[in-house]
Amino acid sequence: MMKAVQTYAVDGEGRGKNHCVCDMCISRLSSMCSVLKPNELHKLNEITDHISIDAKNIVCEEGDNAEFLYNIVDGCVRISKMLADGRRQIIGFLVPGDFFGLSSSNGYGYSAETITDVQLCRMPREKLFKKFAEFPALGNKVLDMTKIELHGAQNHMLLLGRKMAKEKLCSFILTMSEKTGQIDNMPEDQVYLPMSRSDIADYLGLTIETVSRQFTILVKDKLIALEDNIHVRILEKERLRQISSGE
Amino acid sequence: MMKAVQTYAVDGEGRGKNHCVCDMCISRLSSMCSVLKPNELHKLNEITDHISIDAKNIVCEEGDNAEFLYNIVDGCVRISKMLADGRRQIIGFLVPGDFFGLSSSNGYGYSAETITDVQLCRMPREKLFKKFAEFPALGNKVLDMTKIELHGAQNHMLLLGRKMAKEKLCSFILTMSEKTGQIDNMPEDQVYLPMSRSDIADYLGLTIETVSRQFTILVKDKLIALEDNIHVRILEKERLRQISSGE
DNA sequence: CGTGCATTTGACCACCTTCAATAAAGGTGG
DNA sequence: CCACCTTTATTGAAGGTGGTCAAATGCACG
Repeated sequence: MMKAVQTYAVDGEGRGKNHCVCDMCISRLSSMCSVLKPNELHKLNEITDHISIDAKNIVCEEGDNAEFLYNIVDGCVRISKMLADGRRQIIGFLVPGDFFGLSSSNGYGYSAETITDVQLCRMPREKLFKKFAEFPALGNKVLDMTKIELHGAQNHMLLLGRKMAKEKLCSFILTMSEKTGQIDNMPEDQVYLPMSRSDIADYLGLTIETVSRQFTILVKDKLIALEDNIHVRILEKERLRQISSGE
Repeated sequence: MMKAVQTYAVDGEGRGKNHCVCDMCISRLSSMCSVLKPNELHKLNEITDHISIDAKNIVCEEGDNAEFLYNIVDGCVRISKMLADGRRQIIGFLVPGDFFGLSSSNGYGYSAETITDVQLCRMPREKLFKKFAEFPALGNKVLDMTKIELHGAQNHMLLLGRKMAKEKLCSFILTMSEKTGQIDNMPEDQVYLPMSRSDIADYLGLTIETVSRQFTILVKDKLIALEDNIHVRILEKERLRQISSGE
């Protein structure tokens, strides 16, 4: 699979010292950068590459030397782990404001692939960590975001270990509803699912057939409506919530 | 369920300023305290209560106001989440050096219960976070430990979503083997499992019957031997590893 | 319009669960 | 110390949820 990396904006050098590409960033307020003052942001930008990658490309692979940390500016990324025989578990769908690449060892703990075209900020891990001393708020923010990610992982363990297929899909639709609500200004009952049925299955610990069947059931029960395979309309939100939480 | 809380050592006050209970702590080097110098450690101890709790008691419940963070000094704690109808997912077994109580919101994200008798250090969350400014290494250490916890959670998502019962149990035995290896000086092939079959089942996303059956199969295949229900001897470590990773 | 891929639908099957009975372990009180 | 009871673990039989295999449908793209 080929990787299309290209700069979509040059670094701060050679531009007026009071402006940089970050000032206009659409994910600025939802990312770790939100805690930085403008001049601090410019300093962080000095160690940052801004890259674009086409849909369906590998950004990094499990085990690779974890050189970079990535902020998602635009688009959707999946992170996943695999067993030796190819079974895959998607451990997260990431949207603008999210980051990935934090590792507890020298290698990445998961692979990251683009689902849509994406724009990323890429910063060398070591250099970023050194900035924590200079900007303590940044380190605290990364800790906060990691805590939120851990919390999400724990909820997902509950889903994978104890929920039925129907409950899993209802949970998923509601989770994605919150995520897309954050990025776009779409009506609240409208959910955007850029990932394939195969991705959803590997996220929920199911097969594509089971995911497809459960979608059909939810539609027949008039809890949701499918505009197409990528756009879902929520018809009975409260009922979805009840099913997803085992009530 | 009653909670037995009692102080097993008094605070630093009223003792020689160059000594405190932490100096002798058996989990000192494996906990977040490991990054603190002796005098820093004494300052952290000023905001810390040292408590003992008997086996099978609740320490905190999901949704409770997350006032405290707990370090485990001795014993084993399980943390878990529940669905409305009582289905339970254990999201971790914690041993000395581990901490719990970090929350991404005001309430705890999970319940914590003691499996064995335990000794805990309890510190007010707010006061601890203020120490991060004074001791940056402490904040960095908490981030490091949270990263490790997240990494473990991601591995467990792979287990819950994609592994078969046999693979789950092999993974579990190996994971517990590493954990008990860290705390005790037992022979490497000896694994200590203080939790019940019910706990193991709720950790692996199975039923107690399936866990029991898989234990029986592993014994018949001579991959492990059961001394009693709590002590397991690993006979074929490499084979266990292969099974657990889907080879 | 045909090719290729993703998704849906159907039939059958297997792993794990559920239900039930038995066995073993642990705790309590006489 | 042992009888009694409760709890926990094991084992067996039956059943169901979701998986596997296969075919059909839909959709994008050249």
